[in-house]
Amino acid sequence: MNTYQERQLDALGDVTRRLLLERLRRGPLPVGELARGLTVSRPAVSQHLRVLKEAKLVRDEAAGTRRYYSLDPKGFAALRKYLDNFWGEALEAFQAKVEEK
Amino acid sequence: MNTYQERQLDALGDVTRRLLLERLRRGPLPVGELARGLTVSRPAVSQHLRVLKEAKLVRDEAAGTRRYYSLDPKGFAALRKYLDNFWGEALEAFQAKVEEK
DNA sequence: GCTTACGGTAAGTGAATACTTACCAAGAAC
DNA sequence: GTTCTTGGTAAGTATTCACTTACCGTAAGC
Repeated sequence: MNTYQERQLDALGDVTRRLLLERLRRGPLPVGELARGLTVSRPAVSQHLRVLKEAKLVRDEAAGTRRYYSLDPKGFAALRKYLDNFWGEALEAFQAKVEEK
Repeated sequence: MNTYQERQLDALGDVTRRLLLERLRRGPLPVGELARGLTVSRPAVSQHLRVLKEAKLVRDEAAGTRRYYSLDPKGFAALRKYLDNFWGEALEAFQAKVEEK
């Protein structure tokens, strides 16, 4: 399998991006709010958001001069499915083997 | 939350490491087998395995001069729980909001 | 119209990290 | 014992990638 789930895992492999996702759990936020109080600059945040967007982990919506970002449920669902598949196929059978010895 | 799940996500953010995990789905393998046919050298594989081990995604077991690596069901379960928590709390409520408008 | 706020993009820099080669230790085979 | 296999580690290099500053476009407020 070589779909965009690979991209999602790459996207999740960065602390700042994970922090952004955490902040978005409460609801949509404009970029300025997202960058507020962070140690990195706003452009850096924009770049992270692009990565997250390409990975379908967030979506964006323009509202005037602001741009609201929010979690993308579809993308997350796809990732979850991917991981569940991984676990389902390999790990349960595996766990069994481990415990039987 | 700032446990080793962070490490796990960092560990998953690399193509080669994901490939190693894929290979381990079929069962335990020694390092040589894991590195076999890969574009990177065997020491590189060893280093990746260390990262995966520190993230509790794999375990190792010595068998003579060989060392067998296998998926770590416990670590994967913890990660799954972490992600399910993330999704459970945020996304379902979120999905609802999205669909209602 | 002018100005201010918001945010994306480009170009360059710096730091993290994946990689190589060389080396060494431990066990198996003889 | 010697030799061969297996694999971890060290040191250095290279590449990726996160970051900054500077700039530009667009929409809102006046």
